[in-house]
Amino acid sequence: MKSPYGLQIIESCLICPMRKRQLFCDLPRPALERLDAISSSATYPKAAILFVEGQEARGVFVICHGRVKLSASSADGKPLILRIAEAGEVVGLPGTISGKPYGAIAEALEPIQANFIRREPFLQFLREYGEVALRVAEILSDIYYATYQEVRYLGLYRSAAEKLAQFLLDQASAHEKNGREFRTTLTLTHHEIAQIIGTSRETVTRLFADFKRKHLIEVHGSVLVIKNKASLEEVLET
Amino acid sequence: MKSPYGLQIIESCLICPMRKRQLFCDLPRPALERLDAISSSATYPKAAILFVEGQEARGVFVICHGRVKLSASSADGKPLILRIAEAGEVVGLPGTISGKPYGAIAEALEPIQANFIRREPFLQFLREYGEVALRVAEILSDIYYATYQEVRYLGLYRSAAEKLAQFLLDQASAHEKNGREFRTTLTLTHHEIAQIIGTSRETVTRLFADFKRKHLIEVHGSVLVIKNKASLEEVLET
DNA sequence: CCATTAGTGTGACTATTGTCACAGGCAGAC
DNA sequence: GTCTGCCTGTGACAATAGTCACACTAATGG
Repeated sequence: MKSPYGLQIIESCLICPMRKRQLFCDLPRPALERLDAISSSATYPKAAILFVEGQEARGVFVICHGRVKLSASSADGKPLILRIAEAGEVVGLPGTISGKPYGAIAEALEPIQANFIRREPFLQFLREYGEVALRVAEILSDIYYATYQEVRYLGLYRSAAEKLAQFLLDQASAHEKNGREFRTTLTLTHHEIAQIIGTSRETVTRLFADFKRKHLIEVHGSVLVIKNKASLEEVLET
Repeated sequence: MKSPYGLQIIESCLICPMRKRQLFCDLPRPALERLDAISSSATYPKAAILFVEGQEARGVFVICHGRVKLSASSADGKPLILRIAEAGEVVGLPGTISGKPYGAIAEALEPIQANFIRREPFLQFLREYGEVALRVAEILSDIYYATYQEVRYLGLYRSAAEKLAQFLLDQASAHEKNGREFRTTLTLTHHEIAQIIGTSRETVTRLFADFKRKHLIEVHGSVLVIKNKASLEEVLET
């Protein structure tokens, strides 16, 4: 099979290598087969739009490869990034469950493969497999917590410095390895970070320079190293 | 039975007058009986704390009477109101489903009656009644949308005027009667509104005065009348 | 019925940060 | 190679709105 956009194609959920790691894939065999039957896999190029804000919810996308940016736009067109969904995560779920329009724009950050499941068969599937409905509730909780985290960035921290410090600590703890030196790969641009924490690109750039100057962090290419976690946490208390 | 805090007590979900209107109460008979068996009703005085941020999720509260304020606090103690849950709504659900600690503080805005359901029996109940799990997923979607709305207030609107205008329009459309003149009862103080839209109490007061001066709104006691919806919407575009 | 508290109204000052403007670096396209 | 576009870095300036301070009014409670 040809492989567009250089992706490794996953033929079926039944043989998906992520089955154990994530979400829907970790289901009993009959449910998995049924899910496979109502899913349709597709690949999308970078910057492809899966759906837009206000559009009627047609169904959910389960991401197999790549990352998807979920954002909302203000009247003047300035976008705000709600969350970045990674492989294994689900997008469009709240809209599909509730029947309300999608709340955000979903855009592929890189070439992606995703399974699309139309709303009606999906809801029917959930009615038949009650344990999967509970799994869906868990996923919705996770999405809620991610959005709640976004509220914290936007509302709870007084200064832009606090927001960025918290963001960097969150990134590091999400990918935490050992307890000593925190490091993570940061694939987001200053502009994107600004859109997540709700500030301007220039402010992020300035704060990065500031944090480096104070030896709180180091950046080597796309690798972020938190040199002084304690001091970075102190920024939150001022 | 004595009725503390002047509340009308609802003895059982089976005879709850809100059954048809809301949520869990609208369930088939066997499920409802089972739910009733694992629920324990209680009343709380004004300002009672149902749970706090970071506390292990013990279970969910279904509000029968009164309103509950869900808020998060910053390091310096400034609270941010996430949502106001009304009678028929559920609080503590995301934490209970996911097993993560509660994300917010839940405080009674007035004397309330609520049913508490412990986590383990609740999850067991959901496993047995798959259709209720789907209902829970819908409720989680609603909670998600409410939180998403909060993100919009905090992140998408540039000026405090835009935030307040959007807030007032949301309030009015939530309680919309006819299409002509929009009015709603606003039981929140300027301080609380400020904590919802992420600004200061003084700014809210000033903006209210400003909107009144421009004849966009009128306030008679706790009744808010939107005189000029179009102009209020224009505020959003500037 | 008075006292105490919560809520509202308003002025003055300040500062954080958004905006604009521009420059240099780096990567991919051709 | 060099061109073009995206990302980062930095200065200058303005302004929105936060903070503090205080006055006034409406409730609530003994």
